[in-house]
Amino acid sequence: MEVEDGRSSNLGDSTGALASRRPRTVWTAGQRDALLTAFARDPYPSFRVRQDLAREMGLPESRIRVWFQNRRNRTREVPRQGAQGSAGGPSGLASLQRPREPGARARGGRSSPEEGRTRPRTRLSPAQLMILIQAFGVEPEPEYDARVKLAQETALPEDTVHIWFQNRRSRHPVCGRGRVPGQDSLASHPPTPLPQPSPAPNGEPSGRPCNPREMSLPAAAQPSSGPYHEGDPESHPVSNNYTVDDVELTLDQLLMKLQADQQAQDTLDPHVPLEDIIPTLELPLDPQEYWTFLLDLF
DNA sequence: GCTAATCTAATCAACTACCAGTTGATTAGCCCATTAGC
Repeated sequence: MEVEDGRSSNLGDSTGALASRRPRTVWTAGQRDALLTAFARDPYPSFRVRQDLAREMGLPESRIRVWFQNRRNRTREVPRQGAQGSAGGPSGLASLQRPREPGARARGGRSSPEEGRTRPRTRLSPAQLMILIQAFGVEPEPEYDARVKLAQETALPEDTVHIWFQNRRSRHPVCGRGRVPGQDSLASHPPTPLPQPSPAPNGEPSGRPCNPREMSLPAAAQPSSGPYHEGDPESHPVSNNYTVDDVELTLDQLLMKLQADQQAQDTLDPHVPLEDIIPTLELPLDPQEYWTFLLDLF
C-alpha cells in the first residue's frame, strides 16, 4: 500500500529515507557563542528572546528552542547534593533550577502574553484543521518532508504542524497502535465510534477512545469570521468558529468514503467502469459551505 | 561520541461558554528520554 505522494509507508525504513528528519543544523562558532551567552543569562528564554536570537542567526525560532531544550538536558547535573559546586561547570551555567513546583513550572513566573513570553497562540482555520486532521488520519507520525508539505499547504510554520501532531497523537491515540507498517492507513480511522467508557474528568490525556466523536452533527456549525493574532506574523487570517469536532465530522465522512472507495477498488470487478463504483459523496455541510472550504484550501 | 532532532507524558494557559472542556505551547526526561547524522 502507499500513502500520499506515492511514498512507501514503511516508516521504519532508516536507510534510504529522504528527509525523514529535518536536516541537522550545524552551528557556527559565533552562533554557538551567542547561544551559550544567552543560556548563561537565562536557560528559559522567552519566545521573544528566542525570536531575536533566531533573527540574528537567520534560523527558525524552533531551532533555538530545541537547542535550549537539549542544552538544559545536557547541563542538568541534578545530583541532589545541594551545593551547586564550582562556578565553572559546563558553560558555567549557574543554577539551572528546574521549575518543578506546580504552578511555577515551565514558565517560571507567569507573565502576560504581551510580554512575548510564549509564542502567540495559533488559531487554526477550519481549512487548516481539515488538512491536518486528514493527514493525521493517513499518517499520525509524518516525517519531516511530509510536515514541510503540510506546512506549505496550511501556510503554517513547520514546527506548528509538528506540535499539532504531537498534541494530536497524545489526545487522539490511533486504534491499534500509532502506525502499523504496511497496513492500509485509512484503517486506522474506523468509522464506527467506540462506546464511550465514561466522561473523562479534567486532564485525562491518553485514556480516550480512538474515535471519541459521536456521529451527530452539531447544530451550530455556522461559519463566521473569527479573530486571529493580528500583528503576529505567524498567525493566519482564516479563523472561523468551527470546532475541531465539526471539521472532524466532515473529515470522518470523507474518510469513510475514501475507505469505501479503497475497499471497492480492492474487491471490485475490474471490468466495471470507475464512474459506476464511486458512491455519491454526502456533504455534511451545505454545498455553499463546502465550497467555501474548498476555496479556502486552494 | 557528540549532539540535533524527535518522541511521550504532563502541564500551563488562552478560549469558549458558562465552569469545565478544548487545544496550542512548553517542559522534562532520573540506573540522567531515544534516535540518528556527522
